[in-house]
Amino acid sequence: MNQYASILNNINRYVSLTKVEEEKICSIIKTSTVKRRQYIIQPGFVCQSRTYIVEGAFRVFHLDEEGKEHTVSIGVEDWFVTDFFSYINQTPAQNYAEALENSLIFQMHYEDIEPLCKEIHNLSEYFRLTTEKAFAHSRRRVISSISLTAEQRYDEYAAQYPHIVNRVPQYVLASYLGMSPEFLSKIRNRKAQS
Amino acid sequence: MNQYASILNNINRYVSLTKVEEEKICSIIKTSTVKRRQYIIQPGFVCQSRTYIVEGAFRVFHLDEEGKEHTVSIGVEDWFVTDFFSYINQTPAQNYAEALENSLIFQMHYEDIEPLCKEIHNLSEYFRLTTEKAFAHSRRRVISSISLTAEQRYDEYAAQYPHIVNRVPQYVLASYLGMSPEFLSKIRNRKAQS
DNA sequence: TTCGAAAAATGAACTAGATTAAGAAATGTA
DNA sequence: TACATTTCTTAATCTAGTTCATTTTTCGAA
Repeated sequence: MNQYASILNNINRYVSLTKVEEEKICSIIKTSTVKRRQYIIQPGFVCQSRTYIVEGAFRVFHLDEEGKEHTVSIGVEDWFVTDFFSYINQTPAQNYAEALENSLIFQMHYEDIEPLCKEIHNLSEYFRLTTEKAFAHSRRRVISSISLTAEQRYDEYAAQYPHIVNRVPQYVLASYLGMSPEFLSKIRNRKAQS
Repeated sequence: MNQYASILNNINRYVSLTKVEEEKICSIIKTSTVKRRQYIIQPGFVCQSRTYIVEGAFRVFHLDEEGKEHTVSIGVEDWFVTDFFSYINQTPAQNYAEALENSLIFQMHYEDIEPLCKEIHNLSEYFRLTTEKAFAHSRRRVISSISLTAEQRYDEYAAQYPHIVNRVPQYVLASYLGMSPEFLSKIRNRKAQS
C-alpha cells in the first residue's frame, strides 16, 4: 500500500486519476512532521504550499492590532490547511497556521502544483470541486455568524463536529466561534447543569 | 462584437480560450431579463444555474425562522450569483436570490456547464481560480465579522465597495453587515456630523 | 511526584448593539 | 396630484456578551 494512499483516496472521491497522474502528483509531495505549537505559516511570509494533514490538527488564526487572536479555521486529519489569500496571490500571509498537536503533513509547493493543474485536467477538477464545496460551507458560516446567537453557534458546531469540539483548547474554539472564552465557559456550564 | 463579450472577457482574464471553446460556452448560455424584486432562486427549489450579471444588481439572502432576512452576498455587473450549496449538491436551496434592480443576466445550466467543465480544461481552471479567489474573500469576511465592530465593518465595506455602498437599500446593507438598520442609520449619521 | 506554567472557571461591573415604537421622508403608482 | 407603501430617522429601554480581576484546574517537563 502506497504511503500516499490517504491523499490519493481523498482525490479519487472526486475524480478518477490514472496511474500516471497519481505518480506525477505523488512525485511533488513533501512529507514533514510538525510539533505542537509550531507555525507552518506566519505573517510576512508567503504561503508556499497546499498542506494536507495526514495526522494531527491545525488552526489558522489572525492576530489583530490589539493582540487578539481570531481563529479562521480548524482542521484535522484528511483536511487541507492553507492561507488561501496568500497562496493564490503569492503575497505575504496575514495569518498564522499553528499545529495544535504533533502532526504529520504532506505539502505540495505552489510552483509544482499550479503547473500540474494546467497539465492534469483531473487535478484542476479536484481542486475546483473541493474549493466550491469549501466555499459553500464558508457561506454557511457567514450566515451563522450573522444570524445566530453565541450559544446557537456553539450548538451548531458541536452537532456538526462532535469529534473536534472537545479536542481543541477552549480558547481556540471560542475565538473560532466569535465569542470570549469566558462566555463559552458559561455556555458549557449551563449545559452541564441541565 | 459578440453579445457575450462581457462574460468571455471575464473568463479570458484567467485563461486563454480557443475560438472553439468560446463557441461551446456561448452555445449553452441563456439570456434573461429580470425585474426588480423578482426572485431567481427560492427555498425549496434547486439552484439550477450559474448566473452571470450583465447589468443590474442582486442579493442572496437567508430568511430565518423568526422571519428575519440575512443577506449573504450582494452582486453587481460582471459578478456571479449562485446559491453554491444548492448548486453543487443539486439539493433544494435555503436562500433567495432577489433582483435589487431591473437586470439582464446570462445563465448556464448545471447539466450543460458541469459536463463542459469535464470537457474543457480551461473552463475547469477558470472556475477553480475564481472560486479560490471567492473563497479567500469569504474567509476575510469571516475574520471581519468575528473581529471588527459594526462601525468598522461598515467602514471597511464602504472603502472596498464605494460604488455599491450607496446603490443598495440600507436595510439590505445592514443585514449584509450583520447589524440592525437602525444602528446603520446611527453610524451614517455620526459620520455625516463630523 | 512534584513543580511551574498554561488553560479553564467564576463572578461582578460594564457596553456595544438590539429592540421597540412612532414619526418623517422618499418612492412608486393610479 | 394625491395616496399608499416602503425606507429612513430618532430616541428610550433592554440584554447578550465583554472585560477584568481572581481562583482553580490541568498538564507537560524534570
